[in-house]
Amino acid sequence: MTVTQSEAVANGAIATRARPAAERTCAAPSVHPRPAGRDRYTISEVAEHTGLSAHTLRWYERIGLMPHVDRTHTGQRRFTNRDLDWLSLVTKLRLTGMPVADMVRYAELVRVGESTFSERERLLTAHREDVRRRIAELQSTLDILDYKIDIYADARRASERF
Amino acid sequence: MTVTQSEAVANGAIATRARPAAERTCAAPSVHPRPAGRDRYTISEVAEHTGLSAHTLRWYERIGLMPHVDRTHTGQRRFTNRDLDWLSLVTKLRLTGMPVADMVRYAELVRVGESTFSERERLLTAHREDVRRRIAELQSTLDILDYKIDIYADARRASERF
DNA sequence: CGCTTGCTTGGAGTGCACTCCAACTCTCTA
DNA sequence: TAGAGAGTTGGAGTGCACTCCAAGCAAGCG
Repeated sequence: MTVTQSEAVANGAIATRARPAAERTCAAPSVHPRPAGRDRYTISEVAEHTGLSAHTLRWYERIGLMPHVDRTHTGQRRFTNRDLDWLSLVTKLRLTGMPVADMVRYAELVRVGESTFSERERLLTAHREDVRRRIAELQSTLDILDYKIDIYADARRASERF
Repeated sequence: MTVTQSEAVANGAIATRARPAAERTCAAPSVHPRPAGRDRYTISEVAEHTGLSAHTLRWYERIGLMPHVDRTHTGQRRFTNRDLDWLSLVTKLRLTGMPVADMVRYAELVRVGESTFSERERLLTAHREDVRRRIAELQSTLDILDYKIDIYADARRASERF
């Protein structure tokens, strides 16, 4: 369920090389385009948009992973485009296995303001190293999988020849 | 703790491109070289060797993730080189996020014998797709991280100039 | 012989990241 | 104004993958 977004991401197949800088954006292009001119979304709209459940969105807020979310006079949440941008970063980081605790830490730093730039840089740099490690790891497993699958495929082809 | 092995893997930095086939081996070169001529290891030796805890090794056996492990006359486990090979595959698959349940399924198929080749092929192929998806995902997050880190680094350099 | 070290077991406990529940309020449409 | 449907809360429950515990056995050493 949480993985919905990743499938869209993967459509570009194995594109492992870094894309040119011009193509990089902060808020990743999302599956459900944002209705223009709106800036107040209900929790279920955001759930639909991000692929996260309403439960999870409330939980994220409870644990301090969201900046302050607006409320109507009766206490219902109204998310803004800024919130969607933030969630898009958060889901990205989540998909790459950053622990929720680390993301909460990052969110706290963002709340504090510019004085935390260098610590934020450190945090993200550490995570980037982690992601690079994981890519290398996955790549090496891919080689093993190729090898094993080849063996099974060869066996199948051999048995099909008769 | 379980990640010990991955760090060795990552030493080759970002090497995301597929390596030549000649370099691919089934049993990955391990951190602790196997003492030659031995073929009976205690659980703690195997723990040391694989980076898994003795607890985890016992648990793997309990849930059916290990082929039958030899015992001494007093009931202590003695692992063989074959077991180490198997564990090296298992840890690889684990590090790439294959669920334990799927690995148990695979282990069952291996136990049954050659008649399950095609299903094993299917299982591994599905996982390979998964791994490819994940690599693409990680890569796209890497781009976002680069972008964000650049911003923080620029801010830092700007403030350092005075 | 006593002590330490290492192994055995089933079952209970842990940490993470949700996920759901009960009981309630609010909004909207007929 | 009634009723459906969507929202609210704190707290409990779930699933995964370990991780630990208690109680006990076995081998080696001084």
